[in-house]
Amino acid sequence: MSKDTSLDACEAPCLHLDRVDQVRAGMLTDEAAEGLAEIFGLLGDRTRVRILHALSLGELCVCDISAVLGTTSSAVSHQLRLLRTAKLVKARKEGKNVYYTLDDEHVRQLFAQGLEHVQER
Amino acid sequence: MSKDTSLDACEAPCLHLDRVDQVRAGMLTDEAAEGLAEIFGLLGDRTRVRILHALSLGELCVCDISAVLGTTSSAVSHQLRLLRTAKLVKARKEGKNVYYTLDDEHVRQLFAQGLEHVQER
DNA sequence: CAAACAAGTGAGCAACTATTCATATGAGTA
DNA sequence: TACTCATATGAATAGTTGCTCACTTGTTTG
Repeated sequence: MSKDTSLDACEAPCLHLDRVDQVRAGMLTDEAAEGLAEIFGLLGDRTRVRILHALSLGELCVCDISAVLGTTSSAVSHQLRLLRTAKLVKARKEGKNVYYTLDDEHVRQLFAQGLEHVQER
Repeated sequence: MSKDTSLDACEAPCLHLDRVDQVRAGMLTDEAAEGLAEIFGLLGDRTRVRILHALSLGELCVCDISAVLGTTSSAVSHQLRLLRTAKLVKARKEGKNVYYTLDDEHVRQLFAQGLEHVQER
């Protein structure tokens, strides 16, 4: 049964209806696609990649991170907020400083996987 | 010895010079960071995620893909060009149609890893 | 050859994003 | 209390990006 495949009923100019239906059945849900795009998008920025990689080497405060990257602490802080919101990093306050660490083991693995891809070309 | 850590020599208002130097030593090269950001950035879009996932289920032509996603074939074609340039997908021409397949096993693994992250929250 | 269709592409536009700058908050310190 | 410094944040700006629309290319078919 299943419900109507809407689009292809009225306008089927091309082909492979069987394949299309089959793929549709195994397709990602919207939320899954959105979630994937979100996490990958977060990793898809040079600055954030460097921040995350730096944190993978150990705990650092904002000021350390900006020193490592050679950018302003404001820029770093903005990016850290995104990473914090997405639960990729964790903050710990101590006196005037805020220390950040990775908060997601997946990130480490994604990094390793991604590096393999990059190096192998 | 090592060379001067440039920035912090003149302006070292904050702290943890030891840690900063240590992290700098283990830091990603610029190319590696750029490469990682590039691949993750490509995966960081809802449309491309869906295209790649569809292709992970089997070979499809442009027209099939746009039917699956419910978008124009032009939009799909534009995205496919990016994916082709980055060697993430491979094209095979047959008559009027062009059939695409995944061209990178890493992508499949990254997807799996990413999905784990997404589902686990 | 002409018509039809799949796919690719450039220009233009709207939406998004990363940085900078100015400022705010809040903790340590004189 | 007043000052300094680390961090956070809002607004503005410059750059990027994804889509649409119009058009081109190239292939099949009448």
